[in-house]
Amino acid sequence: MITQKMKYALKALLVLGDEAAKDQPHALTIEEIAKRSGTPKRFLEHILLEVRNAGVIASTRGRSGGYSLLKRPAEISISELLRTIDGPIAPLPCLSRRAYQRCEDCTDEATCRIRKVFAEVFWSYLVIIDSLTLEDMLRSGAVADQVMGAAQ
Amino acid sequence: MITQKMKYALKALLVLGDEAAKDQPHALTIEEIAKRSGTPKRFLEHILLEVRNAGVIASTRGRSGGYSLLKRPAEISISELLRTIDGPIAPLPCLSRRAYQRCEDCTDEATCRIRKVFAEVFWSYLVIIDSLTLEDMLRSGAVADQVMGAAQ
DNA sequence: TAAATGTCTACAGTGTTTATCGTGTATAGG
DNA sequence: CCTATACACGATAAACACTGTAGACATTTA
Repeated sequence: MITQKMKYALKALLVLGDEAAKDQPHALTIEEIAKRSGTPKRFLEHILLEVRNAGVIASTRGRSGGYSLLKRPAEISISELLRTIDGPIAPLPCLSRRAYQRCEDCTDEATCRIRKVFAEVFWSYLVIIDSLTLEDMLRSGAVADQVMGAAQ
Repeated sequence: MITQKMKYALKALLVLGDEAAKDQPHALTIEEIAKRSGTPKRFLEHILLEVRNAGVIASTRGRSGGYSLLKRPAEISISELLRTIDGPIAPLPCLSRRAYQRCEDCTDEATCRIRKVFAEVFWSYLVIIDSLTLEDMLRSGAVADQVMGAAQ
């Protein structure tokens, strides 16, 4: 299960993606994004900060500030976002490449049967999810400009 | 990430599977399973009980009691075990068939873009993991009878 | 009947999730 | 230069999940 936080992050990116597709896109304030996506504003602050630190969106401060996409939707990876917000995707810590951790109780990784089997499943899964981008989500929508519910 | 509990359950099933493959298989006590798999005994109690209630293993009480596999390893589904121990596999509650739950904040499931995209990923993933059985894990091991570490 | 074994309920420590609040900092516009 | 507007950041807290531990009970067999 993905967390609520991840859902909020996705909704926010959908809002920003829809905005970026307009004729004259504006930077959107947290308040505006919160309103359009239906997420708690103060919580969204933290989420957008994380997404910004991941280099996916840009923020400008002060009057007329706000957030906007930093990359094209096709370059924004859903699996990267998942890793940023929810942490490692791998089913076992010893299978994660970026967040590798030895299983405490494991005496020999090379012969571990649990690791071996989950590794195969995981590689197949990675191929699928690693290819997914924000553009796929944006395109998958029916009508673009319904306030929300469509953007969910 | 799968939980520690799920890892313990798998280790226990590997122990029982290895035992069942022997010439003269015995039922194994919780204590023995705990020792062979390296899991805390009192915690393992709960886990084995859940697995038993799921119909995967059998228990006999009293003196010379213990646990043994109730089905053949090829009939024991890893994904079913995952659902039993760790709960729904689906990335969203609205995508789980057995544990379906409407997302609280969702206004229209049919047009939800998050749901739509994750559904595709999920179906592909299900095909992979639903085909996995305990036998796959047992076979994937190198030498069968190394005390543990191989059984992990 | 006693010893060995599984069953069941309760509880507790720790960490994660889901937020909210207060305050600090940058910027545009007047 | 001032101030309103916006993002930035750290602290806190309630609810829940995870990882066990403990005690009492039920069942079986020798």
